[in-house]
Amino acid sequence: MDYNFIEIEPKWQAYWRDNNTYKTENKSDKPKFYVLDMFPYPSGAGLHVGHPLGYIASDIFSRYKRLKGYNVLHPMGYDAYGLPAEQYAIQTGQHPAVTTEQNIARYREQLDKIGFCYDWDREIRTCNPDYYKWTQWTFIQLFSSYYCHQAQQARPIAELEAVFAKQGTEGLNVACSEELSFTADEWNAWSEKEKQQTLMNYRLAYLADIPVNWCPKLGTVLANDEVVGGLSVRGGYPVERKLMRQWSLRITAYAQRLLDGLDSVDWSDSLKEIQRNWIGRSEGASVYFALENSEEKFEIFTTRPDTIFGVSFMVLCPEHEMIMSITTAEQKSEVEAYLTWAKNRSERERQMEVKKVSGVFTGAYAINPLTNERIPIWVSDYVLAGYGTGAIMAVPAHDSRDFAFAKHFNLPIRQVVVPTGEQPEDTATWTESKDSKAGTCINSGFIDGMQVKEAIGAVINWLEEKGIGDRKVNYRLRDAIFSRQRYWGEPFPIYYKDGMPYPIDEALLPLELPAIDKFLPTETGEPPLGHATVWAWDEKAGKVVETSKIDNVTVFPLELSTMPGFAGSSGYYLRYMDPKNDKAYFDKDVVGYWQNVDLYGGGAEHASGHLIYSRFWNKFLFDLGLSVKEEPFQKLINQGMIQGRSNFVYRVTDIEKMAQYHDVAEYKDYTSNLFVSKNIEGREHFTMPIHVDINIVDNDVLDTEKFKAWRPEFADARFVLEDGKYVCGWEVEKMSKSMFNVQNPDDLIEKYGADTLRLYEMFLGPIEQAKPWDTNGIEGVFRFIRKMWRLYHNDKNEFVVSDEAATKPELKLLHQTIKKITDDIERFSFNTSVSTFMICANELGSMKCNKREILEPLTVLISPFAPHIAEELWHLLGHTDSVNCATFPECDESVLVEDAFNYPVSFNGKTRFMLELPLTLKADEVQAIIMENADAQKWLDGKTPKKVIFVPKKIINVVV
RNA sequence: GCGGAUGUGGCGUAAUUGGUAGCCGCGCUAGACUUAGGAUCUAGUGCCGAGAGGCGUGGGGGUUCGAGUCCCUUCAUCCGCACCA
Repeated sequence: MDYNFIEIEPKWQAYWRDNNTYKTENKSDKPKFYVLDMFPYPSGAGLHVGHPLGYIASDIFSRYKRLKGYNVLHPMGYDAYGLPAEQYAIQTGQHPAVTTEQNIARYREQLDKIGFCYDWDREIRTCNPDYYKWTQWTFIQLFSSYYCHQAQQARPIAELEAVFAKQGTEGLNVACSEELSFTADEWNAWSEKEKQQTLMNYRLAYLADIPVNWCPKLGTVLANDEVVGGLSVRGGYPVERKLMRQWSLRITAYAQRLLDGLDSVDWSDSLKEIQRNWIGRSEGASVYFALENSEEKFEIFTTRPDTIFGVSFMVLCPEHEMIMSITTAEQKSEVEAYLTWAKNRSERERQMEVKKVSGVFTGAYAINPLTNERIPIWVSDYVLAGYGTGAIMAVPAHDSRDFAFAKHFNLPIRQVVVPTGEQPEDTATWTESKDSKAGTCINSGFIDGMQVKEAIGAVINWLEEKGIGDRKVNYRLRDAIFSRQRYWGEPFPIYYKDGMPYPIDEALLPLELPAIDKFLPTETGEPPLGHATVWAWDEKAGKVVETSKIDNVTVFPLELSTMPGFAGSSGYYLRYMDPKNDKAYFDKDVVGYWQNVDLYGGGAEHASGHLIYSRFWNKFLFDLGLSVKEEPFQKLINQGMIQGRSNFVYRVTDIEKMAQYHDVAEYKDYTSNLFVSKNIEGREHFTMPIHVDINIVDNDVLDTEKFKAWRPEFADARFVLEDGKYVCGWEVEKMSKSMFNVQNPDDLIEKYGADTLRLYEMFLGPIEQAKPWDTNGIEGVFRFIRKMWRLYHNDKNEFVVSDEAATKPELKLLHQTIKKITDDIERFSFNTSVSTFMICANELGSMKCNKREILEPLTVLISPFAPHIAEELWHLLGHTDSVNCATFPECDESVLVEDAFNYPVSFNGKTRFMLELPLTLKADEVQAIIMENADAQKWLDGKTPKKVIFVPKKIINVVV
């Protein structure tokens, strides 16, 4: 073989490794550029072709930036904590650390074969103590901080204690779980435990009884983004709502900053929109409704205070704490029955039956503060406990859910807004509510005649004046539940004294995960860490000791939960900057140099998980003065998912029916193992499709011999061919083992080499688009690579490059290519880059150009895409240093422009040349001018243009 | 229901960002060289039509000298959220 990638690729991979080619220094005169991939969870299945897609793109960009003179940070590591390793441990007893280690080794091997330019000296693993030390450290900082709305930043909790001691909660404007009110005297009189309990209300990492997504099958709680449709994302097990004492992060304190920050980052609109929806800011008012015959009030949140004159009932969520105290004696049993029913309804059922209306009347009435009307108070589970105050004012005329409820229970519906362009109507005839926000108020006292927008302001002002309501912003974002009842995660650096949590001394971190031999929950239902025998904290000695020594005087129990997956992945990008620092998370000067990630690549599925948590984590570290940028990831590229492309063979199931279409005499005895090609007439009537391994199919053509060998039951298979081939059917499905459509990169590298794989993955289509994997075009890319090789070699595969000066057309081609490739890389259009290279190679081939002046820059140009072959050619050209040390060629525009003026340029089979003309001309006028223009006529060589297309960029396209 | 995207040959895609629609690749057709070809090279390949020519970017309408690109409308597919008051 002429182009011997089998030899070339390992050779240069070793060279790069031995010469530390990709080592990055933290000090440089060059401008910095930080390119990061979302680090993978090392699963047992290894990499498939979908993983490297994004990695290849970011690798190309890193190499490009390096050639452009930047100091590029491009690290890689492993998100090593996770459920699968633990599930595997439960089944096999194999320690997750062992499995994880093996999987990482396999990942590394696969990654190395693709030829990435990672600086592996900076590798981090979230499960390494010297890494999770800083995860734990950050947790302690969160625990020791509160969020001050005034300063709009996190502050040390000690400051808050000082405030309490001096003035209690007077004038306090801080993030909290619930609004408390106490005086300095009260605070000062409290015991240590009472103070700690109070502080818990303000800490950014806090312990609270909260309704959580509990997955009994997995034995752990899950974050909202780990649950879809009432089922766990991992495993698809049912999830139920349960009240549990859990660690949470007060991410809600940062809701506004998380929202505002989106304006300053360079992410796709759709991704920003997903995050905006997830944060879910809505502006409105909180209004206090008084209870009839009672001093008590309750608070509701509404975005439509303008509709307050249309309130015809109130609804509380079933979890609302006031329900039992307001329910009348007559209604008591009915309400209790409803609450029991609602409680036992699974989260999944509730979500499935959203349309089903249910509820119960409490017997109690509230007073509408604007109309003084009596309003019945109901309970229903269409009101959610977790949003607003868990209570609403229902305006059935203008809210579809309230409307459905009112119709079902026959409650009054009063129109108070007339949508623009409509007339008031009798609500009895309505089949749906009018939710529109544009219209005029009616039946609404002092806001009659106002437009909705104006009325909202007027009502809020009125409420604020009377002290019965406020302008309020609500967010849908919930605090992040941070406890997992698992073993394979970061242990909390927390011990319990007198029932209250205390962090261990920072200086004693890391608190290492203890060894256990059983990975299931304990008999008493405690998390797996309950099995650990050495898992107690000796406060005096400052170390972990046997649980048997717990005396609650100097030795205390340690936290048994571990942290969730997103703990380790929330701040890892910062640690890459200074991964070996054991004095600090990262050095101040180093973060001052690297700042934040310039280009971050990964899947869009992390939109409402990792990418929110990370931003929160970074903002918190920013408040501490550690990270220097508010936003961690400046530009984000989401590579599309690669789906599987399954192949099918068609097994004959009904030979009788087949006989209606074909002569089957010769197959009579092969009814069980007869396969017909896809386009055989009538096929769908007498066959059944069977998944076939895509590795024995090429361009949808089945290798029948390999098929016979594939499985013993097909050994005697016979085939009905079309045009001498067996053509398989195909379908796009999820990439999965059971569908035999998993393509791992190793097989392709073996067959075509890493450079071809890299180019082909880019060639497949736009990087952000989801697309099915198929290898139908890989031959073309392979052909191109060999064509490239042959530009530098003669028929005998001898390296022959000429030192002759390049001709004008050759230079023009080179600079066109440089310009196009530079543009393509800058806008991440790598598929078109590959096409551009192909055109260049084709044209150089047909010009028989093997000039150094052209080939040398071309070698550098292609090196980000196909680094191995580029390195080989670079050395063949006589260089002794790496192609990675070269400079990316600049486009000499003058070569292009000058040519266009002086020559007709042939492009895509058409001639074009430049001529300055006014913009307003029509095509036939242009033609007339051309016919009179001496320069133009020179190039037309006496011929009349067949067709002239005028492009107002000084270029005239002429079809001769 | 709300929000976001995407619709171009047999297939993956491209289009200098409002200016030649279909670049490049796959596949297909023919030819050359070959003992052979799943190697290589050459030519052809949107559709209809023998041809001149006509039609063509999911459908309909609009703006414009000019629309795949901008606007309105409609259909289809995909993704995200989903009782968020």
